[in-house]
Amino acid sequence: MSQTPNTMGRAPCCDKANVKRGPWSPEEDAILKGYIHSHGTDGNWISLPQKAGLKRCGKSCRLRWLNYLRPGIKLGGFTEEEDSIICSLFSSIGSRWAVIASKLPGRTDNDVKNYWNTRLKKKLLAGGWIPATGNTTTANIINPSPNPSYPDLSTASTLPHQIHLEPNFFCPSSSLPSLTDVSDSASSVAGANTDLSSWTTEESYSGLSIDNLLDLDFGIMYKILSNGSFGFS
DNA sequence: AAAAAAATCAACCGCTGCACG
DNA sequence: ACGTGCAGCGGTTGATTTTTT
Repeated sequence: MSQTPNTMGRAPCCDKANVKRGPWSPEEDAILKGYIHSHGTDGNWISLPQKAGLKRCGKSCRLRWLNYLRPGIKLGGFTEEEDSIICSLFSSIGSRWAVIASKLPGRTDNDVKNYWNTRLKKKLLAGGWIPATGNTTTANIINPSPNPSYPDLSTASTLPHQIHLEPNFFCPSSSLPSLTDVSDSASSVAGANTDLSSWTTEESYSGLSIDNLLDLDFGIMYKILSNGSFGFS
């Protein structure tokens, strides 16, 4: 076969004809683990498989390491607390799985995404928290069916003046971070009230844009969760 | 017990944004 | 300023396992 360099478009990340695909064997896992433990990734996944002696694509190695082999990975079922955090963050930021996973120690974006798509979504559907038809959007999970008074924010360009908090939100707060952490993260959000002692059940976010809302860190989410369910008024 | 259907989840694909020359 | 190569990410696929009929 001739080896004409491909000058049109991006070159493939690896030679697909010469890399193994499909499930990883325990032997491959051991090789990858051993190599990374002794050499690290060197910030270059593309060259890693060759150096480690693996017939795998660099992307595949990266995925395997990040999702299954790296230390601290938490396997097994999700707890009620984790369910709650996923639901609440999804309602706030949508399908940003990497961001959501970063709030769940030991969980990966792939894990959270699979869990949401296969089980949690059904759980919420069954409970009437999201509509049975149409897409699951930030707006319609924030405004679960028992609270029809909240406006549809899916196309909004600015935030309403207040986030209105209600009791009896289904999310428990037992696994959330300390108030010290909350204060630190809240202080990075322009316009946010960082005086935690002054927070009441109705916290004003007047002037914040939708982008600001997406930037709200877990601290403010904590405040919202610890006070009850929320919608917008 | 066997077949079919449904559920699960590991892995791949392709796009995006960033860093760097 | 621009092009290139990369890691990171979300969407999707498909093999495997579990449940139902």
